[in-house]
Amino acid sequence: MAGKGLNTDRIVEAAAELIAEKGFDRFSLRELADRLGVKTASLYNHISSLSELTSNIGQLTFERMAGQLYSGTECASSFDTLYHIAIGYRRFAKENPELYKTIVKIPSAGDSGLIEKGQNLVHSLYPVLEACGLSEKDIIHFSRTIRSAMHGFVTLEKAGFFGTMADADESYSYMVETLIRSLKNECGGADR
Amino acid sequence: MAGKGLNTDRIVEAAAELIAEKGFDRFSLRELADRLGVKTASLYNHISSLSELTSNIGQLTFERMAGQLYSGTECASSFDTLYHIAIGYRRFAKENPELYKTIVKIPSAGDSGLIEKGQNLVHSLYPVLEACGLSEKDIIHFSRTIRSAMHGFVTLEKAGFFGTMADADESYSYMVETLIRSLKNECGGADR
DNA sequence: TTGATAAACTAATGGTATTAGTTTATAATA
DNA sequence: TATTATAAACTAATACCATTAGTTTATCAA
Repeated sequence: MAGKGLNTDRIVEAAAELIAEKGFDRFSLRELADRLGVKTASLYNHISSLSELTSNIGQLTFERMAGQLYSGTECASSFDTLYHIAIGYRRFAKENPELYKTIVKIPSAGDSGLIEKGQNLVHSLYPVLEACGLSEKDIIHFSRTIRSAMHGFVTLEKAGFFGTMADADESYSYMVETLIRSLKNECGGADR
Repeated sequence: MAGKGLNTDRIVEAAAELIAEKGFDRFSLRELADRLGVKTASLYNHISSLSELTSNIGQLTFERMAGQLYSGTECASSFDTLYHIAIGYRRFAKENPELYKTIVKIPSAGDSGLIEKGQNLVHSLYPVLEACGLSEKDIIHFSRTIRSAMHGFVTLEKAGFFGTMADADESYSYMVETLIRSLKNECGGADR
């Protein structure tokens, strides 16, 4: 019994599927191994630890997210593109709540692979912001701002911190539109 | 050996201390019990589960945070107050990184105690925003916006997602000032 | 002094990730 | 074709973890 076609990629994908189904905190290597028709210890021939596996799933999640965010949909203006991306960000987080958790799993600091994939996601914003005439520094500042806002919003919303006082969709639009408006003011309303 | 003066509050405070020292993910009931001079099982006479304990620590953290954010420091304008609060928010998160994690521990949805304490923290923003002349709905929207931005920023920063391309302090100021500026535009620059 | 109670205890259960050492089947080589 | 090396599976054990059941013990009230 040596060789069932198992490899790291298949493990990562199966783990992502299992997390999506059962929830991030109810995930275990035992159940993953069961699903792959193998004993728990055998996984260690392909992965080095649970935290490394979690990181790989986070990276996969970033890739899928980037794929969804930047697919098709040419927009009339850079601002519309930005709006489109922001809406897509929240949609992905809502559609993949458990997977989303893996991208900010507690000790991601020092996890260069995960961080790089995260950078890739946000780097795609740069051309859009450059087209608005922002300085190099302000591009960084603004992308950190909107990224923080988006991530914070979906996290707090999911955690139940927004009550019923106002519709969350409306709040999200308000937030994104506020940030885009500030951008328009910054570059004097110019586009392209 | 019945009665060492142990109670829920002492347990919660000791646990908060332990988490601050050892880190949220390296926390265990065994070590907590050790520190309290008691066996692990004995803790269950005062708490009902680990997750309930974690929630209590989160609530304590919210209270401490609120205490630091709204202490003294009368500001010249509502906008200055807002700025002051935002700066304090990040300072607290940086000074108490491990405790900060407890306020958004994964399954906080449905944890009414924790959510209420979180509401208390943000409710204190309302008078400030009201003084700016915002509508009832916009007060909710804006407070969700700035809260998302603050929480997202400190989370992503701690996780290492901001590189070295720009100073994080500068980015945070940029973010907060951008939001406050949008508020000024909203209410026509009026204050008080 | 007796009795109730709250808070400690011991001991066990079932779960977790992880490691060491062993077997086995496949793939490459002689 | 026979041999050997290797990768990938296995078994078994370790050291944690939270939690529960049942038991003892000390204090406080009747």
